[in-house]
Amino acid sequence: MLAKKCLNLYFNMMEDLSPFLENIKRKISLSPDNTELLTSAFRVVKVKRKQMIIQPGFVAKYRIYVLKGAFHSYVIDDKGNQHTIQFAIDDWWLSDYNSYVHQTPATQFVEALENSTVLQIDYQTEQQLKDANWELATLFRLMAEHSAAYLARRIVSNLTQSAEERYNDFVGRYPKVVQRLPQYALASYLNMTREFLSKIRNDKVRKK
Amino acid sequence: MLAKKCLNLYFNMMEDLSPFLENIKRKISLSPDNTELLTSAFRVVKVKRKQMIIQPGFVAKYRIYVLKGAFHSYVIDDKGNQHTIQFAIDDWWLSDYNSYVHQTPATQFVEALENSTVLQIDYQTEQQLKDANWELATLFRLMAEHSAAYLARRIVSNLTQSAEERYNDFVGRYPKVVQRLPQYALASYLNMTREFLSKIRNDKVRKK
DNA sequence: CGTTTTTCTTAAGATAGTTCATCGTTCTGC
DNA sequence: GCAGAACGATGAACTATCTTAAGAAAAACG
Repeated sequence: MLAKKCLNLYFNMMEDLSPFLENIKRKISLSPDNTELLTSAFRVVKVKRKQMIIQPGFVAKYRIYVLKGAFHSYVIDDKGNQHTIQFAIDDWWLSDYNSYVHQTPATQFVEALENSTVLQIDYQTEQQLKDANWELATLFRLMAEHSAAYLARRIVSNLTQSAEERYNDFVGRYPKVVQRLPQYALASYLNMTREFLSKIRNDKVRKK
Repeated sequence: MLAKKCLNLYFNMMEDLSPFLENIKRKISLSPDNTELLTSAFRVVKVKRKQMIIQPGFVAKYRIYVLKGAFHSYVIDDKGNQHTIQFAIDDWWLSDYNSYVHQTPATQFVEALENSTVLQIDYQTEQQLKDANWELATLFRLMAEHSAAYLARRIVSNLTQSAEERYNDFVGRYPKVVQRLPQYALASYLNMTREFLSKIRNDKVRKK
């Protein structure tokens, strides 16, 4: 266990973890010891473009933080259509939450859209941290609460906005993300076809 | 503080809390002391049909557990259309999560569909419990994780299923809920008009 | 109860969004 | 730097779902 911890530290030293630490600090202020404990529970992993890190049928073993890169998670429906469920670029968290939280087989693919570097923590390690340490348990609780609030906002947006409004909203909110995503992934995230998204974008240009 | 606690106990004794305790037990096994601590943090409240317990513009002060009754939460969009975001009948939890978690003004109405009895805990009391008590903090973390997983499943369903599939799915999953809801609320929850839901139901009958 | 209000059904016309098929463009891996 | 694959744009035909409107049924409430 100590050996593993040291090994992780060694690997983690190769990467700049400051964005990760900043991200955590925005949620909770950890003691130096706990920061250290948390950091050494994660492993740096390099992922090649198009590589899957979660696949349907397998239990999602990791919670993932993207240090650098881009991912999307998607499902394939009965008719073979791909539907993007989540994105994540630098500084975002990602998993198949339903699978990870309940440790049941995943229904989503999680695929790298670029060559990426991530931090991952496995389920059991996370449980141990939460069982052993108050501050870290609080951190993970805050993350879950924020996720739930975020997902609730997304449901509202899906229920109340038209395709064009959803697109404008997304562009306004995450302009940097839009530029790094393939349009087909964004279209399906926004619950429309790629063709229709293309039309929306084009109508906008013409209006100007 | 002690007085308030005794008062709550007194009120709570008037109601059968066993479904609530069962609901908690399914998530985590609490010590008798903590069960007692948790229970006395909630207040029993009676709510009349059509009464609002959360309204846009006001911060959602309470997390709510429905002992008996039915609620829906909804937003009103720019065109004046009502969109149901959540339901809750006996034994379900409910709030405007985004407002409650971040303590920002709500965007949702939460309205009783029947005369109901609920348990409510206010934000500050919940924070105190979580700060003071490991087991209770864990309980609230599990609740948040389960909410997030549930919301994620709902997003997937909205992205991948047709109106008719969403309806069939819901009926299969929550047959008891369907019977207690007005159709207009269910329709907007499933992201369709009441007229279209009516058509779907009717087409089904004819096919038989 | 009977009346008033709310909810549900039906149907025709309208539209947002899809499907399909094609073509030009841009990546990507070697 | 090239060949092949992946991606994006476009237009025409199509369809799932919405809108509007009006009557029927059901529920609420004095």
